[in-house]
Amino acid sequence: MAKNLVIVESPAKAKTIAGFLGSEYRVESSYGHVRDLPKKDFGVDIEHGFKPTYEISVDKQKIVKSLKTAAKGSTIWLASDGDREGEAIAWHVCKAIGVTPSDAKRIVFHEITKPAITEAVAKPRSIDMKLVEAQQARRVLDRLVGYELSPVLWRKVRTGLSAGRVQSVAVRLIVEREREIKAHEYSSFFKVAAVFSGKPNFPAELSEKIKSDSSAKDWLTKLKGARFKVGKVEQKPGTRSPSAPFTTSTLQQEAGRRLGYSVRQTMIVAQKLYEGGHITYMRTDSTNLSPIAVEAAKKYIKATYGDKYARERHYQTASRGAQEAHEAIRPTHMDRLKAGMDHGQSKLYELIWKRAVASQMAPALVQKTEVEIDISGAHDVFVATGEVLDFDGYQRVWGGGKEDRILPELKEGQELKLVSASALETYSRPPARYSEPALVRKLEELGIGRPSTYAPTIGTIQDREYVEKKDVEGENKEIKEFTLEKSKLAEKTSQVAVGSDQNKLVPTGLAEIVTDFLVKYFADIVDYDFTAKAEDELDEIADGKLTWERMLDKFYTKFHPLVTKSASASREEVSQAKKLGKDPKTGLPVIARFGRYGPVLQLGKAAKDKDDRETEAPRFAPLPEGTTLDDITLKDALPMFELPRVIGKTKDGEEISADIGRYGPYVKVGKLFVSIKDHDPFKVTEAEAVKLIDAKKKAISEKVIADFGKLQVLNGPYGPYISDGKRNARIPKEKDPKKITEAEAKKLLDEAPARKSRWQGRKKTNSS
DNA sequence: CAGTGAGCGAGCTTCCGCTTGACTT
Repeated sequence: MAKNLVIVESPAKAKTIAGFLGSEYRVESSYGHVRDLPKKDFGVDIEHGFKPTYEISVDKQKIVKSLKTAAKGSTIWLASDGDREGEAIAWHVCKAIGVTPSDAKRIVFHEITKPAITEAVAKPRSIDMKLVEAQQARRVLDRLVGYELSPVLWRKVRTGLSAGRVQSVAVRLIVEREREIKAHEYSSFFKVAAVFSGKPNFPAELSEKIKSDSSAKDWLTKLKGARFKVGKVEQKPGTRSPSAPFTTSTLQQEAGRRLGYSVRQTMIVAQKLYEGGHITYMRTDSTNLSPIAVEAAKKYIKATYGDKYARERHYQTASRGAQEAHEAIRPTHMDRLKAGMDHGQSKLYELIWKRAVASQMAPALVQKTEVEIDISGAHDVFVATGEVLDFDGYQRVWGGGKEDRILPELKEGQELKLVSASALETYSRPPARYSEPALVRKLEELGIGRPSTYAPTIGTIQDREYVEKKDVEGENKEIKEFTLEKSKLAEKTSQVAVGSDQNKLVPTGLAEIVTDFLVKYFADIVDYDFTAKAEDELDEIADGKLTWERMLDKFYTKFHPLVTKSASASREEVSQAKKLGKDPKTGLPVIARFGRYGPVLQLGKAAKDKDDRETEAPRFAPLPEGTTLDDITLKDALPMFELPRVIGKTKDGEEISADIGRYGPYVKVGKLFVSIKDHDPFKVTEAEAVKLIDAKKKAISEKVIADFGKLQVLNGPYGPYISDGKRNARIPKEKDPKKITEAEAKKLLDEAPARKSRWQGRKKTNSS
């Protein structure tokens, strides 16, 4: 048995380190946190100094057991990350495996190299309990917020909902952005552009934007007779510098933009590259590169592109609350241009490699030329710009250098000839909807959430149905374009969609209601600065200037009364019930509100309590197609309560009724439902219904092609198939479904591909 | 994708941060 046990957080790291330390050292991984507050109980004793109860997480029982065995008779070295969570992991590991924390040696290394590790091992310290306490304060705070707020939502809005310090702010950002977009008033202006003759011909734009179509037209008329002369010519050099190497957030942004990856996809692919030993750790907020990496980059750049392309750079980490436990994301070997097992991995690796190498390269040098062109009889000028790349620098690797825009030689006072001109109507743009990476970027900017939680948070707010990732159709607008060519003025109108969007995060009605409720009753919690302020206090705890009990007490004495107060909010208020008017038949009020299952119409009031026998139970109905809670009127709503509607009887005297269900309109006889997609449930006649019902009955009778007891050959909406009740299998085209034997059917079912597991699919449960 | 049509009860749900699991011979 080895005399020393080194415990790190990740198994990939363990493997590497084991190679650097001798046989005296055994290196194992804790796989992150091993203990946590219980999932089911509150786990915090508020009465007694917020004392937390910890238990070994279910998925870590085995790991803890094996660490315990390995620890026997060994010196324990705790080598978790050098941040708040890492310190807490070290402490929790001790507690979990029965080692007195003060007996263990705590080490931290900032890069995984032999010298760095040897140095760390030579200078161990003990666990920093102040830092551990700061982590516990963070953990308890999140539990208090999450487990007191969520149940309020279960009672007021919908069962199973959730709220928390991070997710509720993420949802709020999206809700508020959508409202800004809705409030945006489109205005249009005209961009006037011209092409002048020269070698080569070149474009220029009018310095002023034109507001109305009549003045746009006037302008072109004026240009028709005008003379043009070169005015001020300005030339100045410019530089462009590379960006810092990737952090989790910037990698997600760039992979989203360039490769179209979702945040989750990016992380899965990066994890594989990390496990393969191709890149450094992918969950980081640091832009720092180790001296070894900087050196390797320099060597590679000089050898490949020449000395003048190399430029050593050190980047400051910009994000608030960064903990800098790791390096930036970079290739483990700076001179390895390609890595990865498949196309997806190769593309992401290439991106990481380029960004890291480019970050150590010289800036690109450009020459910018700006030329003003005077118009006779006008105040405004045309402006032509040219740009020539003198030295590509980092763009040699990273790319991104636009093509040169070359202007002909132009001298002040020189006369110019107009080739053509145009005035194109353009609409002002509303604020941009968040894409997944853009939301991550915003959260990071606000210091909310950590690199390891960005992807899961985005998943959670979608799972809870607060947010949908989707395409949004824009508004159709008419645009005018005037052109002047060969002295002929022409006018054209066309349609364009403005404000359309693809793959963006859009809030649901549920998100709006929950956000409005939280903002009204828990303004401080969903405040964009809440986390930043909490972080300041956590730092004070780590510095020994504040105790964690005191911090939590201060927070809770303010927070808990808000929870109590929110109980008085009525469901109707929270669900933003809208009174539409009174039903003329019954005199009962008709309201539209957000119900447990989405938007709903309600006729009559809910009983005050369970024993209230005076009040008749209210009736519910869905909103008619095409209406929303915002625009529904009493007139639209009333017919919905006419359903279900009795429309007649079958030959056997059974009643036929029509209604609208989850999947559209249907007619019903006894227990048989028949979809009536093309008919209006308010108008469908008895004769039409009977016809549809007979057709459905016939289809059902023809459904079973062959019956082998357990196995059946059935006729489905997508053609014949085999089913055993659980699994289904399609039948090959060349086979006659009527002639299939039981053995053949069984074989086909066994060979049927397993249900397609969708790569992007998330589990509805919170297991990931 | 294999075909659906709730709303009661009881008992359940939930947070944020670390990390990667996997049934056997």
